Amino acid sequence: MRRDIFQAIADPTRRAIIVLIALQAMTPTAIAEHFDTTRQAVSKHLRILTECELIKQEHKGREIFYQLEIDKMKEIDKWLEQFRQIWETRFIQLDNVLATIKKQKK
Amino acid sequence: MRRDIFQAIADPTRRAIIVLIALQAMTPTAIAEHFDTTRQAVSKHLRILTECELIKQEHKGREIFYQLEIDKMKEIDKWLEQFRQIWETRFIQLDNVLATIKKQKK
DNA sequence: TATATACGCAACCTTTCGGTTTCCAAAATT
DNA sequence: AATTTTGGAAACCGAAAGGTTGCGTATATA
Repeated sequence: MRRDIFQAIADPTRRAIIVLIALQAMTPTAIAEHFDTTRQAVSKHLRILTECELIKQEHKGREIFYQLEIDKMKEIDKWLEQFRQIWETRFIQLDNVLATIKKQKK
Repeated sequence: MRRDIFQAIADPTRRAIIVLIALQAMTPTAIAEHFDTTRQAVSKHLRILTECELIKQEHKGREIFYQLEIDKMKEIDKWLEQFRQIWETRFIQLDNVLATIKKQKK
């Protein structure tokens, strides 16, 4: 099984679910209404998202509300960090190029 | 076929390749030496990464150097943006809670 | 208590994924 | 010119993904 967060967000439906419940918790049935699939298919996606702890459940009677674990999303951000350093460096380099051009114009 | 960047980074080997060539361009053979698979398997990953424009080629004689298209990585960052807003809000809320506690102590 | 609703689980099916092996073409070396 | 090196393409394979249908169970409602 062995889920990881990158595999979880690879599926477009799962990404949409994440966005959907980001602001407020929702039940599987309510979520499924937003997509062109069965409730069971959505349920499967929710299971995968739960397995990698991207979402959590909150039972309320016979309903289960799924809520985004926003902190887990930061792990993606964390991975991006190493590249952010690179693209900022490139930006600085571009900045220097522009500065040089400006200098030459004088 | 229809590749997208999220599917591309879902595979751990592809993520490792991305990190590997982030700082300097490399040939398929050189990349493959870092992994426990065949060159052909790496070649397939490179094809997928190329298809979604995460990397680009630079021919040099009979060698092909693959280089990261750092700008494309920003698309992931862009998607995260909507959540960043949420987790910053939560942080502010937590901040308020802490401030309230501090106040009560006085 | 009988019925309706919410939901997960299991079985099944088709498509995709990631890997291997085999082969071919182009460039470099001898 | 013959050989070696680099690397992509195709055929094939087992495993996993994503979907569906059918079923069982717990809670709510009549």
